[in-house]
Amino acid sequence: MLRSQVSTFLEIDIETIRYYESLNLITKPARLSNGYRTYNDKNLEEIKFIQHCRSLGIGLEEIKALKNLKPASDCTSANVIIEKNLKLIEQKILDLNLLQIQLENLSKSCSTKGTSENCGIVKSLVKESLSFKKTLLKNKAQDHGHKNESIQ
Amino acid sequence: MLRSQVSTFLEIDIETIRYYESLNLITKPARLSNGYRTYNDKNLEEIKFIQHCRSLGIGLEEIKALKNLKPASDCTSANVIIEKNLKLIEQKILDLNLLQIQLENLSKSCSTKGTSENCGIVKSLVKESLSFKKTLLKNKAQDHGHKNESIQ
DNA sequence: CTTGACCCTGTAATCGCTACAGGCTTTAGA
DNA sequence: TCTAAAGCCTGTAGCGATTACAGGGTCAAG
Repeated sequence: MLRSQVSTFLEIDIETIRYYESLNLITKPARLSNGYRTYNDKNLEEIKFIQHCRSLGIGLEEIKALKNLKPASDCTSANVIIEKNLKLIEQKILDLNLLQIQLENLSKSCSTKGTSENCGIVKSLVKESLSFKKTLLKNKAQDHGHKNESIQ
Repeated sequence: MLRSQVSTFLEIDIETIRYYESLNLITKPARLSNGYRTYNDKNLEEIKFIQHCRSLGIGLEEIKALKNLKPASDCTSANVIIEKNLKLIEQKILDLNLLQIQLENLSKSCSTKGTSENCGIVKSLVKESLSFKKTLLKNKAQDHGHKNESIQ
């Protein structure tokens, strides 16, 4: 299978495949005499594995760790990774629920028909942050070591 | 107020303030004779406004748009921005709820005591993605124009 | 024999920061 | 008075996970 076929088959961007290869997340595919990559079943499985993990929000370095688990070793590290991602997701859900409420309130505060001078949205945004927003910001600040896992 | 004072007072990283200035999100603070920036009340309000919007998950370009709304103009664009972010958040919550369920299932599938050969986590991860994970990936793919707003 | 579709490599852009290098200024203490 | 530390300045690079683009080679169809 050539790159574009893999891309279509697995619904993955062509460049992403090359990116994974550059990080040694997949074994290097064989090359045809003209230099074109050919992906075999093993390559495809590896890419699918990454897709699966990514769809669970697991980071690429952690995916590499999971992939490199020796079959006979104990699986504590797999547990650690899953638990860590679970906690992150739980926190994100809590944060997003707060954001949702706030944005809904903002949305309600405008009838769409006035000038922005009278607009509840603009007024509210200009007002000082409420206390629980500071809490949110602090949560984000604690996230320093995990830059890829902010609320955004 | 000098940079470090603003940083402490508003609980914002020192460099972030300069970053916002570089994007013209705040008016350029006055300079002392030695070149040091001094932040006045207006500067502080602008930074607070950005913090507030950021805490709601609004992107910097959108914050700029909100900031530039003329007082007398109508506030349709403010509404559009809020509604857009609300929809994004609602979708993210749905996605994260799915991820949570999946990771919980994964977590349950391992007793922590076996080898990774027998580990339910590793086994499940290697298995092919289920259909609703593909749905998730598609949602992400549709996010192309909003790279800062992926699930991560 | 040219056009277009595909492949290759390397590198820059994205977003919202954060960090660092290399240099100036100011303040406090020895 | 000297010096060290803290704070400021600028410009630039790094993060993570892609995506895009420039500049080139290869291949099949018309």
